[in-house]
Amino acid sequence: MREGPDIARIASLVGDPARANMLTALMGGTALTASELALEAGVSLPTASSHLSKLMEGGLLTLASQGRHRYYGLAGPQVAGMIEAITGVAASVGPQRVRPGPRDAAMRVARVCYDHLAGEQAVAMLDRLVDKKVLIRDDNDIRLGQSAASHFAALGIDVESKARRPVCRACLDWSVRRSHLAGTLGAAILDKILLEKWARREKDSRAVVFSPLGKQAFEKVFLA
Amino acid sequence: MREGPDIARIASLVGDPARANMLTALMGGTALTASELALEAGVSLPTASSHLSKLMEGGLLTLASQGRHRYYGLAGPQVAGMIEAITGVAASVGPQRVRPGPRDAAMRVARVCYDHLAGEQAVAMLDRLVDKKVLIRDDNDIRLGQSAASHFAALGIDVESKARRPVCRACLDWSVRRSHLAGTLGAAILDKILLEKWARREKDSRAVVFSPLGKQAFEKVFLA
DNA sequence: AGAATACTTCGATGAAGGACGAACTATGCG
DNA sequence: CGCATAGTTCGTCCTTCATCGAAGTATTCT
Repeated sequence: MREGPDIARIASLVGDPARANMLTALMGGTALTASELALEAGVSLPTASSHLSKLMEGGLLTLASQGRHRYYGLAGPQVAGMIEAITGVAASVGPQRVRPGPRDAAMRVARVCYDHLAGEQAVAMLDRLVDKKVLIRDDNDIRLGQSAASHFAALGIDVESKARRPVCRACLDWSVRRSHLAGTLGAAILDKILLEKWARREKDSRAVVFSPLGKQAFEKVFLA
Repeated sequence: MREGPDIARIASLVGDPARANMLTALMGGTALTASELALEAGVSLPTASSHLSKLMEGGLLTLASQGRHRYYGLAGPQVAGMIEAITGVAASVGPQRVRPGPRDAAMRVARVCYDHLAGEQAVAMLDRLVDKKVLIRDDNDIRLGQSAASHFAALGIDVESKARRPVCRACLDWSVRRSHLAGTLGAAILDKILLEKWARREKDSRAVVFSPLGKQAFEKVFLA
């Protein structure tokens, strides 16, 4: 009846809770082993293995075998973008099954979203960059302002786009319900934050924890 | 186990073939009745009705009742964007169950994608606009060039973004496997094409058919 | 080699949900 | 009012697929 790509096939892969949890976990940007993903999804190892082979077959994941460990990761930015888009819709239409408990307070403040920073800090950063006209924003569309090149060069970040991805992009933050910065620039900023050791990634979590001094440095540079 | 929006719920709504066909049909931009959608999805009326109420409950559709007709349409640009993202992934990973038969030759040349033009013509147009530096492109990120405002003003199109949507955006074309122009600018250009009667929409299809004179005019303006 | 860890495959079970026909409601037309 | 068209609701059938335990393969450790 219909022509074109088989969108139901892809969507139904994401449409299972266990697989959706795995994909969400992989939005953390680092590849995870089958056991870790089983834990994350709350299913047994055999079940997880079955899901993983389906996701592989569907082309949503990549696999890197290292000895007896098999590391699964998102197949690429396009897949990550799709997950973001679905998350965005779910966040805006969904009757929130959210309970912003103290448990994930750290997640609300700052966390990793595939390869860039998300959470309150990230939202505040984007707001400030737009205020200072370093970035210029039309809702979901973000582009570089006049001063962007020099502003980021001073931080050792090259804004010239060499990669096959947008430099800037808005990514809806599910915890704050406002956008933060994605794209190569967002990824470069997260790199910088971790490289300078302003913050470290919490083990087994997407949370990003700033050190007291790191927080000062970050705020001086991005929120001043 | 996991917090945040219920992405599996949304994805599983799209993950059923019948519903996916309906949503794809609605990417045509015009609202359709329950019977039309049933036909499009290849299911009986009761089945379609059941699917439609699920999609409504999920917040993916809007409903406008007119007499005994009930017109269903996509809930908004965010939902359309999600469908695009899924379609993009499906097109790039999928082993194409495509048979580019002569039947949809017209679709390959030009068709509607929610509210903008897609197909070979649209891809060629974007290429040309980038060549002429009217638009500047970093892969999926597209922004206005210096000459954009005057260029489009001459066509009666205002590029200032008033709406809550990006002005320009790249949208992956499943038939050509390259990008065409979406966003408010893409929508405005399609409006212009239809308003000037350079082309008309094929009945019961997303295909857009240019008249001989209209094709000349379009090519003169956008492909010269 | 033998044992332990990491993961997959197999087989059986069970629940979720997609399908349609028949009956019901609502709007329009003569 | 009676008939036709548009759509929904109900009940039932039936397929699909997620789940897990048990057994099998692969890799590393000692």
